[in-house]
Amino acid sequence: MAARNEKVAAEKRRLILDAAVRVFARQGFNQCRVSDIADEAGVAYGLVYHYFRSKDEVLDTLFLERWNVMLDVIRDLDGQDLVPRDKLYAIASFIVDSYRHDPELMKVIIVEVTRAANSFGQTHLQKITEAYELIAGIVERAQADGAFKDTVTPRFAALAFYGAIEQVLSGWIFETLPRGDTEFEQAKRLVVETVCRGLATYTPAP
Amino acid sequence: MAARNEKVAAEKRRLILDAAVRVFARQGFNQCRVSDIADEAGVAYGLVYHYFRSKDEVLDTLFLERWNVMLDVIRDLDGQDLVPRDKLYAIASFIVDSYRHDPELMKVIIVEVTRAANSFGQTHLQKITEAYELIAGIVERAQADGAFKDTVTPRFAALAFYGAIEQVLSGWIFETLPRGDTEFEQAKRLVVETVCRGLATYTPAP
Amino acid sequence: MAARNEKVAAEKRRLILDAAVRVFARQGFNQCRVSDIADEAGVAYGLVYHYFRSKDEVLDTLFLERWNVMLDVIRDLDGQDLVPRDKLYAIASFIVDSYRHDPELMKVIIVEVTRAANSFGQTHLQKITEAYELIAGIVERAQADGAFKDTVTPRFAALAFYGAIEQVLSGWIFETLPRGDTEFEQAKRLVVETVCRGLATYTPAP
Amino acid sequence: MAARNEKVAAEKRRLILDAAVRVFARQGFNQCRVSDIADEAGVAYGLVYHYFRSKDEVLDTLFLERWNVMLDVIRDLDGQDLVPRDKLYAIASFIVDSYRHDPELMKVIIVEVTRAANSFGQTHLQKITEAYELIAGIVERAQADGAFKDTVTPRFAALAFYGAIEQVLSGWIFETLPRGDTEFEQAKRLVVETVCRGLATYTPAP
DNA sequence: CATGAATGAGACTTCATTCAT
DNA sequence: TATGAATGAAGTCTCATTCAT
Repeated sequence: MAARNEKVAAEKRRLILDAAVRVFARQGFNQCRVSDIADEAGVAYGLVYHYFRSKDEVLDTLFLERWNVMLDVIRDLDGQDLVPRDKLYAIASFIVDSYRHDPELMKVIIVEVTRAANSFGQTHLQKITEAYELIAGIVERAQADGAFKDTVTPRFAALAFYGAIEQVLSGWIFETLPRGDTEFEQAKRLVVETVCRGLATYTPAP
Repeated sequence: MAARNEKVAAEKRRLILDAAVRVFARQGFNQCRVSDIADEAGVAYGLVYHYFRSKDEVLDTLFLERWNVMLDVIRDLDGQDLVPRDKLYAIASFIVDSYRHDPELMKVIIVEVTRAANSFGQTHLQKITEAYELIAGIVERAQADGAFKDTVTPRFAALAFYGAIEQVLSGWIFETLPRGDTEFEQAKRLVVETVCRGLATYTPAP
Repeated sequence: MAARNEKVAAEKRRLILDAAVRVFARQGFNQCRVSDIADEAGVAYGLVYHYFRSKDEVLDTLFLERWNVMLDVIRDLDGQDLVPRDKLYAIASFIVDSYRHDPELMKVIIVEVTRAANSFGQTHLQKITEAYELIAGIVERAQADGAFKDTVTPRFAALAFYGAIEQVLSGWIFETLPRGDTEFEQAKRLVVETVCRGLATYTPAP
Repeated sequence: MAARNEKVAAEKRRLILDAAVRVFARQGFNQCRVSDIADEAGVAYGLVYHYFRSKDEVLDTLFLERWNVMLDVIRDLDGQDLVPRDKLYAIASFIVDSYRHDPELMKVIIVEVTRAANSFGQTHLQKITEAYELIAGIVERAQADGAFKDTVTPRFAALAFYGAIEQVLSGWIFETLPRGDTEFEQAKRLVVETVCRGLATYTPAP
């Protein structure tokens, strides 16, 4: 009985979170009212506040749920026996596939948290930075192995890599870039190609 | 007399714009009130509405003023007789120097417009895209010349290049990255190095 | 079995009432939520509504339980063969000892009911007035006996007497007056001394 | 012009304060909405917030305006060459006349602040205590002069005196006591009579 | 008896914008 | 041009109460 209730409760909570994703993606976090979330979820206004302390906490929860999965994936990859290039490819794959699988959720995370560094992002700056650091770690070890040049600092390389992916996702999100399975696969390859081999056919050392 | 008055008026307008930069940078666009701008400028509340139709128009103006200068610079560069790599370097230089010269203004433009794609950025999506297209044009012609490989689409290359720069600026803005003249110069070189030559010492063609 | 259950039920009810005293005393009636009472009592949210029709009824019950005891005590005293001064002393004693014995309950009754004449007090105005009238009756008969002067109307004398006690209790409650066994005994004497003999060494008849 | 505007502004502020007195007196502070005040004053909702930071600040202002006048009056009286009894009479007069002159304002101050010790009163406890202390000072000096007995502590005497007056005013406010010019004058005399000469015809020293 | 999820009206406060002077 | 008082719509959050289990 209690177990049953807990399950039902968990389902309502999930119902609200899923509704929030749709509403945030459609209207934007600041442009939507809490009642929009409740309406979308088909529950009463106050129930949102039964499960979450505030509107912010709803977005918080969505972000952390997903971001932590990504951090775990990166940490896991890092431990595997792969060449650095493949590690970066796997990270790019995970992010692109996340978008393919749930574009609305990724839109919310990128637009409302990751890129909204002014307001909400500040709260999660540390969490976001953690991702950069994990990527920088991969680069650093690749440099130690001699697989990567040491002309670029690891931290900086991580920024460039993540920045490129985020920009591509932004392109899809704001529909300034064509979307589709072909494009998704191409993007994974190209971002790694660009960062690992560069655009130039030949460039003298600076 | 009329001319003199016009000049005074123009100065008041500028006073308000400059104050807005400081206030937006400090508090964020959504977190500040119109009265904060007026207070910072030392003018009356309503005067902001004498020179601007709305709070949005103030940010609008700040963004367009600067962004158009950048577009002009890129267009101008594109016409010059430089190798592609130097064109990219010049663009990176312009953006980094813009930040060095007026970090508050660049913070506002990046945080509140360029990255705030959810709300304000939408308005200027076309203007922002224009920059990508100019950069893509440079890449495209470099590929035609044989200076750049054609494994990466121009549009995509532009996103990666601009994404890397924006991410670095974000690092400075949110103070997750050290700032200073050395870092500024290093950043210019490294972003171009990364995008043109890649990180890998050697990578087989995919 | 039924009796046993009734007893258990009665105990739960008492549990809730006692918890309510602590919560009301700590947070104030309006500042606390029904769930705070339930939490303090260690029972489920809805159980409060099983025993009481509303949050108001909880306070209602606490007030009436205690106030009726006081009215009975006064009525009882009035029938005894005591000089008026000793009757007043006994009333003052009862009230002060009530506070000594259960300061939280008295705090709630005075702060949230007796003095909260704006909202809750209105409900019990008649009950509160009843106390004044009983005291006024004592004074009236004392005047008929010649023990008290008839320069002050009985009703008025009752207000002054009760007002003085309430003010002293307020002093203890809000900690603007030192508390302790000595002070409690002193207060009983002084309030009667003041009201019966006055402060002045000598005052001409007005 | 500026002076004119300031005057107009001050008048609107006063308009809101006066409306607030009527609304608070009629509905009670907690039971009225800010819009009720605005409606009563015939101004827009937001104007209340133009002149006051919050609903609380409106009540705050009303209380302090009046209470400070009273404190000044008491301080002033204290410096005059009057017998203690006349000083107490003057204080009682001032309070009773305040009620006669503006019963709604006094109702608000007593019901919502002075007696609402639970919530709002706490804020002004110090201010309220100041009044007790001034009265206690009068008693103390009267005892030093030999005009008052020293069987009752000054602080306690002040509480009894003020408590008696407050209780009488409460009686008028809640209409459990008849009101009228005769009653007002009588009250002034009787409260002083009670406190200075006592109710008893003869009482042995305790 | 007991539970606590679900409901939804209500209130404060904010602030962009307008407008009379 | 300049001022800042005035407007009022909008949105978050609270919490007493109900109800299904």
